[in-house]
Amino acid sequence: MNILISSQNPSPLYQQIVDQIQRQILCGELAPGTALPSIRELARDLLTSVITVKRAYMELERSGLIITRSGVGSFVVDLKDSDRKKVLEQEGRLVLQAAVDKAWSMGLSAATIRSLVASMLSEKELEE
Amino acid sequence: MNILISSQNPSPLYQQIVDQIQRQILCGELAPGTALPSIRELARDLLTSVITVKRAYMELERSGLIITRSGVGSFVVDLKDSDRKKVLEQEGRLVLQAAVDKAWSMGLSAATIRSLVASMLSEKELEE
Amino acid sequence: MNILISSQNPSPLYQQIVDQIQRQILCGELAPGTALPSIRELARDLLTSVITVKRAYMELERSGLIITRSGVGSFVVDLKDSDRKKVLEQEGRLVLQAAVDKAWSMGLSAATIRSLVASMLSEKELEE
Amino acid sequence: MNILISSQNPSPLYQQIVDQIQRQILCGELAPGTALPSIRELARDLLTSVITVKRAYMELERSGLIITRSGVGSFVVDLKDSDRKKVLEQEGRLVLQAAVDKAWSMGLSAATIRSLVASMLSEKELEE
DNA sequence: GTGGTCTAGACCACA
DNA sequence: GTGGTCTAGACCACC
Repeated sequence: MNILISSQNPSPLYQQIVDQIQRQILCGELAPGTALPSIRELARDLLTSVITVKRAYMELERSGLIITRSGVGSFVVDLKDSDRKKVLEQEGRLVLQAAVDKAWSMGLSAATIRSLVASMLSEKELEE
Repeated sequence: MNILISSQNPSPLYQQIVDQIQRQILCGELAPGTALPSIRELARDLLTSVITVKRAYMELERSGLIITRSGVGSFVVDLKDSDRKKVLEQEGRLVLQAAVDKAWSMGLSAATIRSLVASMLSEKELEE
Repeated sequence: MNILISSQNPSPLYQQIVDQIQRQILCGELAPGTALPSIRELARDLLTSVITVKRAYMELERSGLIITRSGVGSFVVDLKDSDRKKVLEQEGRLVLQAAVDKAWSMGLSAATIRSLVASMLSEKELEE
Repeated sequence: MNILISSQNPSPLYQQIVDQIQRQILCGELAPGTALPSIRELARDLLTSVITVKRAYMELERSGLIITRSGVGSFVVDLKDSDRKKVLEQEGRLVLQAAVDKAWSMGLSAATIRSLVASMLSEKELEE
């Protein structure tokens, strides 16, 4: 599990865990059926409490990405590729919509927003 | 002061006030030198507490958009148009960068992000 | 708040709280807009921990029956009567379906099930 | 032994085994005196652990449906037909009573419960 | 005052 | 070993 959390990060620890596991599932890095580490194990690795990890797993289960079986462990759910792509796009849309709404309400023009985003994306592509 | 706040909105009340006053200053709706309503007056109008408005004004002062003279009141600072535009773009950049970073880290491609943003902007332009 | 919990009851404490508040909302005993007691207050009343009550409120929020505003409190959501009735029937259906399925799979005939349920209901109606 | 267990099923594995064997005994599918498969054999068939099956047999013995003779095996006890029917109805009553109690406490009317159960039973009878 | 998050322990049921 | 629940504290942001 390549997961990094930091209490410096403004978002709660459990949310950081959720975000990273969700990304790995939606990207296919975590294949369907894969067993996640037990909550105790992950808590130890991340130097955090069992409850924090449990809460993260609860959120992932609620959003239907993993399934937890009492006394057995947690497993990545079997999602169709098309579903994975749909969820991914939906999540991305939420994130971007909030930002575009805010920028727009601040009075930035569509052209400005477009060009700002374009330049950010060029940088991302160069980094790769 | 055309300000609307709602406790339904996930962002804190004081932040909603900050955002709206900042927008009005950066857009030029609030001209340099304009006196803002007193803390008590605005609190009454918004049906909120004095503390909440005070905190909003403090934030605006900290970011250099208003200046408060004790016993006199708060006033919009004198910004050059070029500065106003710069601040505006800087604020917008922050908002958008965070969202693009997040969408990118979730694994969305640059093309997908570009097209999602483009479609959101088209909607905005149609609404107008 | 007329709520009673007991650690004797096999279902978890937080679930008992959820069940009782849900019932009161769906029956209309708790009118839309009503403020629920704060988590600390209810925890004190029920001689349980803050976290247990919080978890109950979280579940109620997730199922859309209450809304929680940080620093303010939790409130009963405004549901149309028709919606209330629908949710109530849906919840009831779930409970009953599970039992009927089980009784049926045990080999009880439809007639037996019907008569058992009928006699239970007669008793309930007499009690009233 | 026609037994199917699944860790997807919310009820514990041992309970699923108990339920199915009990049903077969009470329906007469498993005649009095019949030898049950050995714990090890059944565990192998069900791809589960010996402990799980052992616990299931213990429960069945506790409720008086089977008898285990060390070193020999487990056998279906000799129940009169009238007793079988009584036990069956008693078990069914327990299951149904719990559900009716819950539905009633949620505020469903007797009429609603009656009609919900009736419609479920009609469906069951059609399926046959 | 409110809720949101987190910790470091504990006990239980299940496999 | 696993997860599920619970406790009794703590700190923080917000109102």
